[in-house]
Formats: sequence, structure tokens, C-alpha cells
Amino acid sequence: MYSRGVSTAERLIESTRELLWERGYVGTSPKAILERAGAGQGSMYHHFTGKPDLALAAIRRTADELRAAAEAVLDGPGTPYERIEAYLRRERDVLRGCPVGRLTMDPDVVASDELRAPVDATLDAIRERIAGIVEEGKEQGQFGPELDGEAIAATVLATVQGGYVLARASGSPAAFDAGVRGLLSLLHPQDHPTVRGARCTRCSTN
Amino acid sequence: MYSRGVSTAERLIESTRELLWERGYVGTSPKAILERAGAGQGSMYHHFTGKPDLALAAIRRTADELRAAAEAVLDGPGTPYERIEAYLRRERDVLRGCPVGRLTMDPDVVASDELRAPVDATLDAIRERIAGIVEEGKEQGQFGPELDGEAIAATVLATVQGGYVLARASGSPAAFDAGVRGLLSLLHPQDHPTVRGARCTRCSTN
DNA sequence: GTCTATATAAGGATAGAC
DNA sequence: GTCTATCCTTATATAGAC
Repeated sequence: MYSRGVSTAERLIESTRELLWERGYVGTSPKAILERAGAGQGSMYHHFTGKPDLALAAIRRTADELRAAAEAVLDGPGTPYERIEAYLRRERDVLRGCPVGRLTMDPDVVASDELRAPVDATLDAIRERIAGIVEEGKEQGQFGPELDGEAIAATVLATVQGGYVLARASGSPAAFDAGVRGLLSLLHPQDHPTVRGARCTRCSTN
Repeated sequence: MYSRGVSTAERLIESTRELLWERGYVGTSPKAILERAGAGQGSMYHHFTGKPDLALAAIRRTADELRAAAEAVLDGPGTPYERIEAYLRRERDVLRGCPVGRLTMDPDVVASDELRAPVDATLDAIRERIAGIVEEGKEQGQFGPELDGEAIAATVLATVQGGYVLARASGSPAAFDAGVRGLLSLLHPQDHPTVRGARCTRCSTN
């Protein structure tokens, strides 16, 4: 329960963010939000028109935060491969799942263009960023020319989002880590010792 | 609404399966189930002890069905690569998501060992089957020896589960297809024209 | 076995006092 | 701005008639 020096509206949004992450939209009631925020009914309906309005504010903030965090890693130092690896291995509370991705399993979120928009925008932005990095890697010869940036980016993002599913199903982060490891092994640019300068046409590195 | 020649218990289970797929566990009420099944309160509490009990029957059936369908494709004809490709490309109603995987985003399902068990068992069985196929492919030289069957299997499954997330976020199956395409391009065993029999150490095919 | 009450709590929102 | 009181609907379950 938030309290010190923070506005009530702020506490409502933060409590909603937590509950949306833990229980999703359909699983989160105004009552639960109010209890966690330490506020009464009146406060919520004073600052927001209702549950969807408050959820929208919470989702927007969560989506923006996730996008910024992902882009910080992707725009960090290192080769294209290293930046993708950094993204895949970045610290995660795997069993909690993705606070943005989980919303796509919420029927009421998907049914609302307004609630779904921030989710879509964030995943799409990260995907585009990764696609660009893959294209960079192709230019530098780190990735083979047969790779399609957009497709690989979708695979990278899907591996993360699906990794959460496998981890939560088994109750252990191991499957998430395995999925990431598998993907990195497929992406890995290796030294290709060839005879007499012969070049592996697939990998296009020497 | 089911009716002809099917028992009430059967109609309750099938209605629950549909609703769990559409709205998840927390989003599905006994009332909605009864309406869809065309049954009254009494019938449900006669055949089942309550919502969790009915949901368990529904989840078990859905999990068993999915497992059988996946294994049918994975045990089909073709090379290891082709069988994995067949699994990845098998017909799916992408925007509906995975009826089993989506349950991992349900707080009440994950909180219950009993409800989570069939979900875990099914995903795990498919993963093991794929891992075995990858190992087969390594023995046959179709996949490089540096690949780890368990890890690749997790990547394959995660790409599918995560593909649903991306597709539902964007409201289009395109991202799912892109993720699959990306993964297949990474897995693809290609002819490696080399000079003077030089061998690409990564791909271990000629 | 199935139905129609009935019961208690929770979901979601409004009204009006302070 | 915040609170409490109140409202109507739904969620989940029980009781008892047929």
C-alpha cells in the first residue's frame, strides 16, 4: 500500500498496475484496487470514469516503461548479436510473466481497441528495433543474408513471450532459460574455419 | 448450445472448454456455462462439486486432445526438420490463442496444482517429443552437433506460444507466421557448397 | 437428474455528506 | 478530494420440489 507523499491518483494507478500484472484485467476488481491503494470508492470515481479508464492509465504506463527498458538494452553497446543476447538475457522475474504480454490473454483487453493499443504499440516497437539490429548484423556479416530481420525479430520476441508460458506452466524458470539458450545457439555467429578460404554460404562469415 | 443425444454432464464440459478458451478461468462464470449448455444450476452441482471441479474435467480433456494432435504431427512422416516444420505450420486458429497455454496466464489456474498439472504435462510431453526429434536430426547429420535437443525444443514451443501473444496483440496472425518463418530459417538444413570438400564446422552438413 | 427458489458475497457504479 | 451509504447486477453455492 502506497502512501507517503504520493497523490491518490498515483497510488490508484500503481496499485492497478500491480494487480493487472498479477491477476489480469478480468481478475482485477475496483474493490481490490482501492484496498491496495488505501483509498475509498469516491477517490477512484473522482479521478477516473471507471475501471476501464483507470486500467488504461495503468496499461499505458506499464507499456511505456517496458518499451523504454527494452530499448535501453537494445540500444546498448556491443555487436548486433550481443545486443540481442543482452535483450534475451536481461533480468526478468520469469514466473511473474510479462506485464504487457499477459494482457493479450485478457478477453476484455483484446476486445477494446483502446486498451489493446498500448500493448500492440510496445511489442511492435521492440520488434522493429530488433529487426533493425538484425539487418545491421547482416550488413556487418555477422548474420547470414538469408535471414529476414522482421521474421527473426518476431522469433526473438515470441521466444521470450512463450518462454513465460512454459515457465509458468512448469512452475520453474528453467524452460524460459532453455528457450533462450536454444535460440541463441541458432543465432550464434561462429568462427568458420574453412579450407583454403572456402566460405560457408549459409553463415557468410569466415 | 449442445443438445442432441449428449448427456448433460457432457454438454457442461464442452461448454466449459469453449469458455475457458475464450475467456479463461477467472473470466468464466458458472452462469455462463449453464446458459451455453442449456442446463440449470442443479445439473451442474449434481455432476460436479463446483466450478473448479468442472474446470478440471474440461482442462484435462483439452490438454489430452492437444497433446494427441501435436504428437500425431510430430510422429508423422518426414525428416526431423520436416516434422518440426509440420508442427510449426500446422493449422491453427491463431487469434484464438492456445487453449492450453492461455491457462498459464490465469492466476487461479497457476495457483492450483491440480488445475495446472494437465497444462504442465501436455506442454512437457510435446517438448520432450520435439527434443527427441532434434536429437534424431543430429544423429542423421541434419542438425549440427552443437544444438541441444531440450533447448531447441523449448525454443520451438516458446515460438508458438509467444506467436499467439504477438498475433493477439496486433489483431492479426501475421506476427505468428513471421515468428515461425524466422525460426525455420534458423533451423533450416541447407546444402553447403564448399570448396574442395571443405566442411562448415557449424552446420556439419556438406 | 433436473428444475426453481433462495442465500451470501463480490463486482461495478452512483449520491451526497464532509 | 475524499468518505460512507446505497444501488443493482453477477458470482458461486445450497435447498428442496418434481
